[in-house]
Formats: sequence, C-alpha cells, structure tokens
Amino acid sequence: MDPAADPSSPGPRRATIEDVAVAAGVSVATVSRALRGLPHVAPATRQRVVQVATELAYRPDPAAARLATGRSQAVALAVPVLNSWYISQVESGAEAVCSADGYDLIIMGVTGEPARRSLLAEESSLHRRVDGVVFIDIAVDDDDVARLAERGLAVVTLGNVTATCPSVTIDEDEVARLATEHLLSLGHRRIGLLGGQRDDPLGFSVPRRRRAGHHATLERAGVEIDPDLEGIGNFSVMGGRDAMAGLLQLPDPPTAVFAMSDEMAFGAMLAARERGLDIPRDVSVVGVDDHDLSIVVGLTTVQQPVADIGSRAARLLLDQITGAAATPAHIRSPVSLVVRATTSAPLPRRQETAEKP
Amino acid sequence: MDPAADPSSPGPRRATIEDVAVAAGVSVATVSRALRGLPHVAPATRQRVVQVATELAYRPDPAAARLATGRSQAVALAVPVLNSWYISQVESGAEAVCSADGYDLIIMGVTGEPARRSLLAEESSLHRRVDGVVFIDIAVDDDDVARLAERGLAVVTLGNVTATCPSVTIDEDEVARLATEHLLSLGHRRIGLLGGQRDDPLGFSVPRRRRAGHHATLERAGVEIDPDLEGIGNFSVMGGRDAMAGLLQLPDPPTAVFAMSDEMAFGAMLAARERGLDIPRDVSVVGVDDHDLSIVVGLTTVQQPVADIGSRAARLLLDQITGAAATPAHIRSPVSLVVRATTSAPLPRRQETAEKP
DNA sequence: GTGAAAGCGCTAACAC
DNA sequence: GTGTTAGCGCTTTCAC
Repeated sequence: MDPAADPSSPGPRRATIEDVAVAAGVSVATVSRALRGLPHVAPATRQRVVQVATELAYRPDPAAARLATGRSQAVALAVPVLNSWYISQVESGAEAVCSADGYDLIIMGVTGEPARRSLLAEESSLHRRVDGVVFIDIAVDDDDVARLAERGLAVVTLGNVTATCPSVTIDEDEVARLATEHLLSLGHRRIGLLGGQRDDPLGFSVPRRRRAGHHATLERAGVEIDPDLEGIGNFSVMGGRDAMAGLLQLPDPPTAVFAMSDEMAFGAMLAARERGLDIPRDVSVVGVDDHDLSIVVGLTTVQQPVADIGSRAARLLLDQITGAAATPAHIRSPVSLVVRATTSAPLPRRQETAEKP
Repeated sequence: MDPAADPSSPGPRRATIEDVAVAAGVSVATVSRALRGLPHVAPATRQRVVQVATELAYRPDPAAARLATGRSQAVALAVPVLNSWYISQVESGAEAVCSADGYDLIIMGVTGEPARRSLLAEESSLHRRVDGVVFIDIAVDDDDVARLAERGLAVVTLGNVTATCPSVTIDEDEVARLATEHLLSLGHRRIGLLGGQRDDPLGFSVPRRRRAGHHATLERAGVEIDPDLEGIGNFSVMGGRDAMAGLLQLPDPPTAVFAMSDEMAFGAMLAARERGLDIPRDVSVVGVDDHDLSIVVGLTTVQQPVADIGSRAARLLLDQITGAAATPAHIRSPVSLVVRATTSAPLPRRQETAEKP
C-alpha cells in the first residue's frame, strides 16, 4: 500500500493538463494558453487556471511539449575536454544564462575527430535533442553550420570563427602581441612558445592564431624565429611541463617562454623549478587566461573575461533560437596584459648579440 | 528554393519511423523492434530495416520516445557551483560514463537555499525531464530521496550521504586525520582550519565532518581546540586567502593550517606570501583534493580520486535507472596523504608549552 | 474568449 | 515474426 515501496513505479500520478482543465472547468486549450501567457484569455479565467495549476502542482511534461512544438528548450555545450579551467569557467557563465531562461544545458564531450564528425553528421545525436549548440574550441566550418541550420539548430562558436554564425572570440593576434612584446621589451630574444599540437585533430584554430601572432611580433622586432623553441603542451599542466622540460635541455635554451594558456605556464614553471632554475631570474614565463591561481603563483598573463565569454555565448545562442537576434553576430572580448612576478629582464649572458658591428 | 535560406525552417523533413517502415516494407512496430534490438524480429527483416534506416539517416525523435516511454534518457548533475576544480573533475568523469551509455547529461547549478528547495519541490524542474540526478555537495535527506523516488527519479549523492540512496564518498574523518596528524607529527600545536561557512545554507556536510575529524584528532593528541583558529574560506582561492589573512593577524597565529580544499590552501599560501611569510618555514599548509596544480606549487595534500568518483557516481545512477543495481549502494573511495613542500616542523618559538612542569 | 480535434513520432499491448 | 492500434501529454489550427 506504500506508494514509495517500488521506487520505479510512477507513484501518485502527476497532474496533466487535462486534470487542470477539468478542475478549472475549462478546456485544455485554454489551460495551455493561460499558463503560457498567451493572449485571448480572459483575465479571470487565466487567474483561475493558474490557481488550479498551482494547487495541483502541475508541471507541463517537457517531452510532450517538445514533441508538439518541435523545440526542446535545451541547448548543448560541445567541449573538447571538461577538466580545463577555461572551459569550466565558460560553462559556468553559460549555465547561469540558460537556467535563467529555462533552458536545459547539456554537456557533450567531443574528444577526437571521430566524435566531432559524428556530432556534425547528418544523423547526429544533436537531432531534435537540442535547439542549439555552442561549440567551444571545436572546428566547425560554414558548411557544418549551414547543415546544422538546415536542421533547425542554432549555432555559436567560441575560439573558432565562421562567416555565418555568431561567435565570441578574443583577438588572438593581440593576445600574442601583448605577451611577446612584453617579453621583448624586457630584453628577451630567445623566446620559447608552448602551444597545442601542430596538426590538431579537432582543427582547433586558437593555437595556430596565437602562434602566428607570436611569429609576427618577433619578426616585427627583427628576431629570428627558431622552430626548436616551440613545444607542444596540449593546454594541460603536465603537457606544459614536459614541453618546457624539452626546451630547457636545448643547447641554447630560451630565456623566456610564452605559454598559450596559464595551465601550460604552470607546467612550465614546474619544469623550470625541477631543473633548479629560478623564475624569473633564469627564465621568464607568461601565460594566457588569468587563471584563478595565476595570482597565487604570481604568473604574468594575458587576461580574458572567461566566464563572461560563456554567458555572452549562451545569450547569443538563445537570442538566435528565439529570434531576438538584435545582438551583433561576432562579439570580440577585450584582453589585457597582467604583469606579475614571473617575468623580468634576462640574465646578461655571453653577449652574442653584442658581437655585431 | 534554397532550403537553407530560412535557418529556422525545418528544411528537408527528416525521416520518421513511418518513412523507414514504408521504405522497408514493414510496420512501424517492426522498425521500432528491429532498431532497438528487441527480440521477435527475423534476422533478415532486422537487417533490411537497419539498412533502410541508415540510408534514410533516420534517428528516432527523442521527445517522442520520451513521451511514449516516460523515460528521458537524460540525467542531471546538480552542483552548488561550477567553477570549482573538484566539481569539474567529477563532471568530467560523469560525462564520459553518461555519453558512453547514450544518456544526456544536464548541468544544474543549485546556488543557495531557494534554488535547492525549488529543485526538490513537488513541482520541480526535474519532473519528467531526467531519469535521475546526482547531487554533488548538496543536502538531500531521506525524505527528499523518497519523494524523488516516488516520482520515478533515481538519486545518487556525492559528499552527502543518506540511508536510502547510493552514494560515493570518502572517509572524511580519515581525510582530517591524515592532514592533522601529519601536522601534529611535525610538531605543530597551533593548527588553523580553513573550511566552509559555519551554517551552510545548502547543508553541505563535508566541512562539518572534516572539522569534526580535525577536532577529534587534536583532542586525541591532547591539543586544545581554539575556535579563533578557524577561518571560513568558502572553498575558493580568494576565500582561503582572506580567511588565512585573518588567522595570520591573530596575536598568537597558527604555525600550520589545514585547508579543507586545495583551492583554499592555495589562497592560504597567497596570504602568507603577501604577509612576507615563508612556507613552510613560517607556516605549513596542507590541503585536500590533490588539485592539478598542487604538484606545481608543492602543496602537501590529502588526495582523492576525483574524476573516478564522478564516473562511479554516474555508473551507480545509470545502474539504478536501468535496474542493474547489482553494485553496492555506498561506495567509499580511498584517500591518501601526499607530502610535498608546504609542510615542515614549526620554527622553535618562545616555548610556552615547555613551561609546564 | 473558448473549445474540439487533429496531430507531433514513438512505444507497447494485443491480435494474428 | 509481424501488424494494428491506442495512447503518451501537449500545442495549435479552426470553429464558434
């Protein structure tokens, strides 16, 4: 007799729209209109319906609504990894916006090219499941966006940019310029670079752009680009450590390093310390993000408004879904250099450059 | 004529189960059985159906399936905050399991008591939306679980424990004991504690339990408990910094501090450094979690298998949903002390304790 | 302003 | 082994 005895049983059946209709003495159509705030409902009727619905603890079944409308009231966040500081911040910002607007936020890990392809495929798991998706650091081109749009999906990209769909990005050239010019201005000439894989399977373009910006800045300063000074840190702490360890055992190691993320920069600091080097005396390091802990370890970094980027992306997506697309298509967030304690002038070394005439 | 012209239009209508049925020359029921691997389908028929479905790029509409079955094939992760390392690790582990099993993972931020209450309420947003939910560090009691079960929802808790629903936890007493005994064994007697709010609005019990374990360990060692030595760090870096700053300006400051999370420990390190103190010479600090960056800053900490905890929780939940509940109800994950560079013996001070007879 | 009824696309009896 | 059919609970014309 105890309804809670079998946890898998539905227990006391929940009120349906019909129950509300009967109890309020109106039709289900009226209940539907009244509860959703649609016009053509007498104020008195609406009030009564709302009243009854509350008493019955009525909640529309989302699945039924989805089936009838074709809209899922859910959006997806497609991410390459979850255990990254940047992504969890973005997610945090996006979640707040989505929940405020009554949208479910579904997290989809897209690790590796097969996963990416299958997500973008014709018979994707996105189908009818969400109304839109924001791709974080995942390569989608205009064809992909068009194909998704054709199926009624709104799209926003982060990191990556396409011509057709809204995005929120930062000026990657500027990021690299700020970091590299800072090191140059301190007198560094041998500057290491810690980034992602050369040929990223997910076509993640941010590292490519930061690298280009780094090179451009070096060239502008007349500093020769040494391919040996580039390490692959995969945007993780340990990846950064390993990559930095590699650079440090070069015959002519860098006196400074630009890590494309703070997490890699932390790894670089670890590698330096493991080698008995002092930061910034022996080697300077600058990162990107302004991670929570950057202030703790005194990391010089290029700051970006991470959580804000997440909420803007979600906003852009929801506006697109609801048709309130008055917002500009491509948002560019500001970045700025935060100088802390991991950067300083290089130690005077055998002044090779001074040999010049 | 371009179907992609209006992105909000459905475009070329996707195949429904009926289309597949017609094309395969069978009934929709057979298609449904064939595609879901149910018995009572001739091998040849099944093969043909699968073939046709593939050609038509058919994907069942999840909303329709949900409405018909009452199962949503989705689960929720209810979290108090998103920008915590611990939570994003757990999420990462859970996402992998869910996606492998074809379940959607919905993230729900539950910040503050009103949000908690509304989530647990009769007419909750959980209703019919998910098949189960894992509560991370959110207070749910047996009544809550019973009420949710009554509505057909599976529940798993993390951090918190109830009598009736599965959980994955760590031995919080052990955590505190490992940390505090380590400090005691080094000779510390004035040991600070960095935790959460005294009266947590979400009823988050972990800090309470760690605090109890800390006190018990101190008492066992005959060390008097000084309430002044307890700071509220809210499990964030900056919270830890502020709390630690408070402890450090005490007339008789602690020589060591036990932070209930690595993030607070990082904050504590920052506060110490800002005060010109050296770690561990002037003050030792030990945390909990073994954060990615703990190794970088050399933090002594009590390690727990965070991502694994997330995947186990998801597994427990899915097994509960599918009825494959052969797994034990309460999983306890192992913890261990990782000694690094932030702890050492205290400086010899005016030996007040030596005045004793 | 309100109601009747036809779906939305699928699943699950039940019949054959 | 396969088909028929009645829902699942909501939205949305179209009448009135």
